[in-house]
Amino acid sequence: MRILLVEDDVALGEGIRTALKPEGYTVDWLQDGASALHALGCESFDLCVLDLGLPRLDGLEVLRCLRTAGHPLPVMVLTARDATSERIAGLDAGADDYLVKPFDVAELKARLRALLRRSFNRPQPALEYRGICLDPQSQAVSYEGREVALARKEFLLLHELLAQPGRVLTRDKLQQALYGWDEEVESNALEVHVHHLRKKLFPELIRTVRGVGYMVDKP
Amino acid sequence: MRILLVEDDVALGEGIRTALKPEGYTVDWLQDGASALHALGCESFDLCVLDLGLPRLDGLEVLRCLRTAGHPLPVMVLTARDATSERIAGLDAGADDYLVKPFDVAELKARLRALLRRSFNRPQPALEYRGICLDPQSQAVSYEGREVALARKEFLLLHELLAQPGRVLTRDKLQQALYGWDEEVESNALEVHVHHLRKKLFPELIRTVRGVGYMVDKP
DNA sequence: CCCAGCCTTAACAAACGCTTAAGTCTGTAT
DNA sequence: ATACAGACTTAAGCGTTTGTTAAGGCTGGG
Repeated sequence: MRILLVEDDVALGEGIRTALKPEGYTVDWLQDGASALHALGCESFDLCVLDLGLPRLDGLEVLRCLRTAGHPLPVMVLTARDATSERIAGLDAGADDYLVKPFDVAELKARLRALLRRSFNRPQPALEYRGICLDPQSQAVSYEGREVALARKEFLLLHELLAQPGRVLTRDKLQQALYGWDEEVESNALEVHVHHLRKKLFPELIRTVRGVGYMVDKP
Repeated sequence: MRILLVEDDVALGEGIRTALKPEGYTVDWLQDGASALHALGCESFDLCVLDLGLPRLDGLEVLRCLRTAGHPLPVMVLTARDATSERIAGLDAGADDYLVKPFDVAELKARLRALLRRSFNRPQPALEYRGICLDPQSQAVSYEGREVALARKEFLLLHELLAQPGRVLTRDKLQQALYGWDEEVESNALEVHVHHLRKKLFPELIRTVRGVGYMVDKP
């Protein structure tokens, strides 16, 4: 689950990001409106947490552009001002939910969950593949009926792979799913995770495509 | 996937190139605007990464010429200055995306991918030819129903040939598809790869055109 | 019949990925 | 706070695959 966080306040941004990470989200964080708009155009996210008071391009403006372009992405707006007019403007511009600062992080999490649930309003179908069942809701995986305990990165990796069987996912693409685009990893961590998955499930599950990446065969 | 990189800073150029190579891109690197414009006119690329501050002919100028000539090539602009006016000028001149230095290589990769995805938004259909099926999605090749394991260069070569049946591809063109134009190969490697393909599939598949190159007959 | 160009083969070198184990970090319970 | 456990990353060694090179044989056109 990939989230774009747009927040210029460094302390708050860091706070939100660290709060969200353990939930299993991959958080990419930008600090101004222009970059955000740009990133939204180029990359794909599942959700955006958007502060309104931003340098270079106001959050409201970003939101309006996004909606004008017909982008359906769920957006959670953060606003420091609790002036009613502000909020109304936000919702008018196409926000799906808003939160007034200061807020409780727990509430943010809860609302994000709700938002995601609503937006993927089908209850996020569990992925099934050759005896493996992966449920995004509960972040649980089972193999032939028995629970398999996966670590967070392992889960993300498996999710990514199972979501597109029959396609090679480049190393890079996978790394992006596990890490944001900062925090790049400088080692063979990916290989290690793959190894762990193969061990916990079964080795043939993940096929390596030499020089390119990994894939799961079509069912 | 062939990329033209135009960057006068040697360290940066080298960095980008080595970062991009493992992604499977073939990177050709030039260091001034005039050569770049020339190469763009003569050779065919899938994408161009263009620095703006260039000797002999400014990047903006290159871009403008390219667009004036009606060239649709996706261009990623790099700029040291983050002056808004610069960026706007870049986008106006026909850039498809821009990145402000210093940037994270991971971000560059991500954006290039996005750019390519956008420009080639056709989902890369599988090629079929006389019992051979080559699927770019899964990077798999089969012959008469059975999987054939191809190495990376072999795959690239076959892809290139099957993409244009009935046309002779010069040795040179093929080498460029497999290697960039530096890193040129000084031996008969190409012949060897052709040989391997003929062995793994069937010998008549690839016809040699003496003194010129190779081809695959029209279906 | 000769030669350049191409094919074939085999040996070597390099790249790549797998595995393991040790280190580092994080969150949690004491 | 401290210590611990689990998660994650790093690093090194190893085996395998892939790619390059070179040498010698073959072949078709002059």
